[in-house]
Amino acid sequence: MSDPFALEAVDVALSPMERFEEYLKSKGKRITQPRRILIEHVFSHHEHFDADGLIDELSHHSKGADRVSRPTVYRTLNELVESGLLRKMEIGGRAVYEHDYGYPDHDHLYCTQCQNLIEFQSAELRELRDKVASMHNFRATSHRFIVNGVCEQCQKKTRRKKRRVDLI
Amino acid sequence: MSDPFALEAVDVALSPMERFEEYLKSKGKRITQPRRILIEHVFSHHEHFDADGLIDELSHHSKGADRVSRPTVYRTLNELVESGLLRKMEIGGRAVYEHDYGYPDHDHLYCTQCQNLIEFQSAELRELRDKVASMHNFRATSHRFIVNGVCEQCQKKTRRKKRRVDLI
DNA sequence: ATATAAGTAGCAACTCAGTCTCAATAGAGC
DNA sequence: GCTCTATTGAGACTGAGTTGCTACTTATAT
Ligand SMILES: [Mn+2]
Ligand SMILES: [Mn+2]
Ligand SMILES: [Zn+2]
Ligand SMILES: [Zn+2]
Repeated sequence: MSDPFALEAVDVALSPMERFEEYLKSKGKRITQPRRILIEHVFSHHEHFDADGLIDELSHHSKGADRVSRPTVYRTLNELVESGLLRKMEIGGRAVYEHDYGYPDHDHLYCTQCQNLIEFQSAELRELRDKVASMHNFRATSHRFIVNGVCEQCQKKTRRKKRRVDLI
Repeated sequence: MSDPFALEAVDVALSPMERFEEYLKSKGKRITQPRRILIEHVFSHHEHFDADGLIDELSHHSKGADRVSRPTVYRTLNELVESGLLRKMEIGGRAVYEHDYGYPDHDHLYCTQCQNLIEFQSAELRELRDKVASMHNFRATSHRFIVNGVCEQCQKKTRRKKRRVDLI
C-alpha cells in the first residue's frame, strides 16, 4: 500500500515556525497568535490545500482561542509564500498551496476526474527548462509544470462503468 | 529583427470559421452574428489575449453592428475552447487564450517584469511528459508548462538602471 | 414567403475568490 | 506597566466570470 514514488522531506536547520519568525523580524513584522496558529496548522502535515479549506478549519468551525479570520488567512498565506515557506499554484482558476520549505522540488500530474495531484521529481525537466531558457537568454527563476489527464484508479473506474453499460 | 524562434502555422483543411460551424451544427447550436464577429476578430492574427481585451474591443468601444456583449464574449470563448479552436491557460489568476487550431503545440517563458509570453517548442518535453505519465500509469491528455523569469530586454533594462544607481 | 419552434443575445443581477477600510486590539521595546 | 505601531476581524468592496430572464434570431417546415 506504500507509495513507491512518495517524496522524502529535505533536512533543514530551522523549523518552519522558526524560519517564519526570522522572516517576520527581518520585515519589522510581529509574531502574532493568528500567524502562529496558521503556520502550526499548515505544517502539521504535507498536503495540497486552498484558502477555503483553511478558512473552514480555522475560521468557521473553530471556536475561541485558535480562531483566525478570513482576511488574516489570506494575508498570512501571502506572507508564507513571500517568505518561501509555501509554494502557490493555480489549478482550475483557484489557488492551491503546499509546503516549499523543507520539501523537495517536484511537479504534478493532475487527474481531471478526481482532482488528485500526483507528485513526481524529474532532474531532466529542470535541465530541459534551463536549456530552453538559456537558448532564449531568459533568466529562469521558477516554473509550473502540470500534466492533465486521468489517474490509474479513475481509469479503472471508468472501464468498469463502460463494461457494465456494455452488458445492457 | 525577425524572430528566429517564431513558430509556423500548421496546415489545416478547414478555416477556423468553418470548423466552428461544424462544431456548432454537431451540437445543435446556431451560427449567429455575435459568434461570427468574435471568431473573425480572434483569428485575424495570432497573439495571447484575455476576455477583458475582447470585451473592450467588441463590447465597450464598438458601436452598432459588430457589437458583442460581455456574457456572450465569455460564453463564446468557452465554446471556442470546447471546440478545440482556442487553448486556455491561467496566468497570475486570470485566463489567457490563444489559437490552438492551426497552430503548433508549444510552451511558454513568462517574463514577470513585462508580462510577455515567449513561445518555444520542445519535442523532448513531450517525451519526458509521456515517460513520467506512463511510470505512474497516468493517461496524459494535455499539459501546461510555464517557466517564470526575466526576458532578455528586461535584464538589459535592469542592468542599465543598476549602473545608473551605482554612479550616485 | 410565412409560420413555428427552439436557441441565443443582452441586460442586470448574481456568485465567488480575494482585497481593503477602519476601529479596536495586541505585540515589542522601553 | 506604558507607549507606539502593527495587526486583527467585521463587513464593505472589487473584478472575473456566470446566470435568469425576456425579446429577438435563426433554422426548419409549411
Ligand atoms: Mn506537490
Ligand atoms: Mn503561445
Ligand atoms: Zn483520478
Ligand atoms: Zn520582460
